[in-house]
This record gives sequence, C-alpha cells and structure tokens, in this order.
Amino acid sequence: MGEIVKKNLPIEKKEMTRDQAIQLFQQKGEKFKVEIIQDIPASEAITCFQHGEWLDLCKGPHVERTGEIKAFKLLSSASAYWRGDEKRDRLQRIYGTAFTSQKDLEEFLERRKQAEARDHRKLGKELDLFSTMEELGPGLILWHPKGARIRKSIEDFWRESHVKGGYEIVYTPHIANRDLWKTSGHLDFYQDSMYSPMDLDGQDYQLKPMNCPFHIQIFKTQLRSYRDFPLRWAELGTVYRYERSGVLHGLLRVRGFTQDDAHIFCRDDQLESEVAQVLDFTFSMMKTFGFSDFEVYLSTRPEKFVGTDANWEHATSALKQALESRKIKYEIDPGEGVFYGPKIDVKIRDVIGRAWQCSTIQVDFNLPNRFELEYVSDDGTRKQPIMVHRALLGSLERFFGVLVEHYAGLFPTWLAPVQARIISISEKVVPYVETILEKLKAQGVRAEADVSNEKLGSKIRSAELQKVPYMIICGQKEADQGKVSVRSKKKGDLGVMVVEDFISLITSEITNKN
RNA sequence: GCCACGGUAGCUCAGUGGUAGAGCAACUGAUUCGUAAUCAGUAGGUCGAGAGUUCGAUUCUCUCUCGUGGCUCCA
Repeated sequence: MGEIVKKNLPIEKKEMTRDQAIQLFQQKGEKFKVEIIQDIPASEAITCFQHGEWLDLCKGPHVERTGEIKAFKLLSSASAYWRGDEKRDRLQRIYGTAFTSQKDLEEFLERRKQAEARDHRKLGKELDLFSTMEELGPGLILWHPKGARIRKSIEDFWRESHVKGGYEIVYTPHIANRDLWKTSGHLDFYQDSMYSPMDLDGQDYQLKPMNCPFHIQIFKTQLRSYRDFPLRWAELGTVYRYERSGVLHGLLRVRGFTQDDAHIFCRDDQLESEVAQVLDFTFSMMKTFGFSDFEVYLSTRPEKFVGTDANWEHATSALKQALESRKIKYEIDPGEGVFYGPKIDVKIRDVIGRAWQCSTIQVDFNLPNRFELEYVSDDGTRKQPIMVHRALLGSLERFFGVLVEHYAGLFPTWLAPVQARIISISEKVVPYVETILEKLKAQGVRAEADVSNEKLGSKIRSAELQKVPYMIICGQKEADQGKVSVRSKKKGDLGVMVVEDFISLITSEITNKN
C-alpha cells in the first residue's frame, strides 16, 4: 500500500461494453466479477478503474491519484458468503479505511476507542452488572445484584406506566403443550429456532419462544363482548429461542430473554387509535430513559405471508393513519413485515448516534383466525377481534445493553445501582457515617458506605470508577456540624449541606427520573 | 451454522517443549489521612476441556467448548 501511495499513480476510469468486460474478467479467471457484470442492467455503463498495473471492476468514484491517501489502516478481516448466501462460496473480506491526513485517521480511531470504552460487555464486567459463562451455556445471562437493581427500577417503572396506560398485567408459564405452537402456526415458520420438545407423560411440551398464545388462551376463557374492548394485557415474559452460535453478542443477542410484551385485542374501528396510543406510549417511555431521537419504519407484506389481501390492506392503512395522525415521519420498509401482519418499528438513536431497534408494533389477523377468537358484536353476531402485538423496550436484556452503552455506565440517578456512597475520612467518623447511611436508606435511597482504611482520594477514585452519581464525604468537620459534604460525579464538589437538604435533592432527582 | 482469530491468578496482560510471572483487586499489619491510587507483607493458577505426539505438553497436533470480528438469520 505504502509503495502505491508513494508512486502517486493516477487512477483512471475506463468504460467498456458488457462483452469486453465479461471477456476481460473471464481471462483473469474472476468468475464472481463476471457474475456481477451479468447482473448489471443493460442501461448502466460498466466501468473499471486502473492505477499502474492494477485494473478492477468498480462503480467508483475514486480519488484522482493514489498519493491523496495520506493515512490508512487495515481494521479487520472476516469471511463472507458470496452474495450473502451461506450455500455459496466464501470470500475473504478485508476491512480497511483511508484518510487524507494522519490526524483524521487518528480521530477516527479515537472515536472507535470511545465506542469500545462504552461497550456494555466491558462495563458489565467492570461495574459488576451481569455475566455469561461457559458453565451455563452461551446466550444465557446471569444478572448480578447491581444489574438486577437497575433491571428492577426499569421493571417497576414499566409496570407502573402500563397500569396508568390502561393495561392489565398478566403472568404465564415458561412451558406449554407443543400443540399450542402447532395451532399458532409458529412451528411451521420458526421450528428451527425453537428448542426441542420435552416429553411429559407422553405429551410434547415446549419451552416458550413467545408469549402470544398464552394471552390468547386467557382471552378464550370467557365469551367476550364488543363492550370489553380494547383488552390490553401486558407481561414481562421470558422466552427462549435458539439463536445460531455465531450470532450471539453480549446482551444484544441472547438465547433466553424477557420481552416487555403486550397484546391488545380490539375491534376493527379501534385499531387505528390503539396503534396511535401505543406510539405515544413508546415515545414517552423512551424519553424517560433518555432517548429523544427516533427513526420509524413501516414494514409491509413479506414474500411468505398468511391472510387475505384485504386484511393486509386494511391493517397497513390503519398503521399509516396512526402514524399520520401523530405527524410522525416514517419510512416504508417494503416486504419486511412479519408473516402474520404489517408492523411499525421504532429505532432509538443513542448519544453517539447509533440506531437501535427496540420497539415494535405488529398487527396480527393470523392468530385470531387460527385460534378462532370471537366476540359478540353489537348486532348479536360473532365477529373476530384484531390483535396487536407490541413491545416497547423489546427485550429487557437488549434494552439494558443499549442503556449501558447510551450512558456509558453513568446511569441517571433513578437507575443507578448505587445512588450515593458515603465515604468516611477517618475511623473516628464511622459511627456518623452509619447514621447518615440509615437516614438515606430510610428514604429509599440506594446508598452504601465506604469505611475502608483508605485515603479519601483513593475512595473517591473507587466511587468514580464505579460511576456512583453522588459521593457523601464525612470527616470530623461534617460530624461536628451535623452536615455532609456532597460531591456529584457529574458536577464535582457541591459543598457542605445538612443531610435533609441532600436527601431532598437526591429523592427529587429520583422521583422525577432526571 | 460458516470463515478467521483468541481463552494463562478475581480483573488487565507478559511468558515458555523441562509443570509459570507482573500490575490492580483480595487478605494481614502499619498509617487515621479533606475531593481520582499510603506503605509493607501474605495468599492466590489442573495455563478453557479431552485425546494424541514426546522421556517430558501450558507450549506441537486433533476434537470439543466458550469468546471476539464478520457473513447469514432475528416471530
């Protein structure tokens, strides 16, 4: 590379006809290039670029001369399937990047380093939040006490919001008779990612890969009336899906996870407003978690699907109407719907600009049909309800991983596993530290004391590294005055105040979820 | 699942065909300290697992397993 750059060769564009190009690459023995050329529409020109001896097929554009490349670096290499098809040949792919100055390259590498520093797998270890281990098997998460504290805060908020939002909370088992999945049709579509059945008294039972059939069974326990709708049933439901070993990734892709699932059963005429309400709910919840940038996609009918044209048409237009009624900008994702209906996906943008798919809202007319759901309508006839599947956070594991990266481990106080750490300056003030600790705990603050035999600087460093939002420093001065010295992780030294003032400061931050 | 690369102390990592070392953490002692690392000592490892080659394997070979980067996939 260095030599090519040094020679400062001009890079020349060469257009050629299809036949010339095919002949050229056939001579070179490059069967893949020949295949690409054959796929280029006749209306488009075929171009090659050349510098020195090197000639290759490329659409361009290129820099004018090789000397323009002042800095480059190879980043990684990996194998890829030809045309992304695992049944076809494999190619070795080399990833690299080039810049017009060494400084730009260094900045780029610095940004990568920063992204690495907020990697949830690294922080999960450093902050003692979660782990996975060989002894358990891949893709299965152990939530450590500190991770579990955060998860509990998320769940508490989630439940509270759902109850306020007109949902009922339900619970369902982790396994069920496999027939449920035969009826639902999931076995036909997703058998490969479902775990093998287990034999219980001669019946096949199945570890659940989703929660919907359970909610449907609750629906079926009564004869429903049009007056009952909408029924909104939500569950933090833990599901298990077999993910291929190569796709597992920290918390973002796992084999056992908890969906913040809900199913809304409603009438035709309620569909649009229900969807709109879910959209509002999604944005307001995400805002509380610190996300304000969104990308919205409407996914339409895929190649493999069930249901009638009329149903798809109706559901898709209801989703569209809901988006438009809320003046939400969205893009159409053609053919990316689920086999049973169209969907809206919401991606959130994190603080360094990466988009994460979390929320999904899916219309389903397959399951009501397959499970023969019905209700008594106002004219006394039996009708089929519409079902909406929705998850706001998606999976708690994944969402948690995204949160860790978004905040780089420095959680807002309401989520922080340790909200305040009380630090003693000397052994003499330990009893005072304990009274402060009790006061904070009594107000529901997640506080802990550091009375170890270390210097103040060292204890502060340790609290800083653990990203504790507040450090409460107690020395003889504070003990004498009955006050505390407050240091905020974000704002630094806040000075000395009476304990009650600190308590109202931190508790208001916690209740307001700032 | 596929390709490539990895797994050494709790963590971050050196190292070697003759069974291993550092820093931090832990523990013990001294110190009682004012806003990002006090000092000293102690302990800690079947070198991911199994098999093979070898007089001898943590080191070489194979299989498995877990992880990492990609590909494909994600109800």
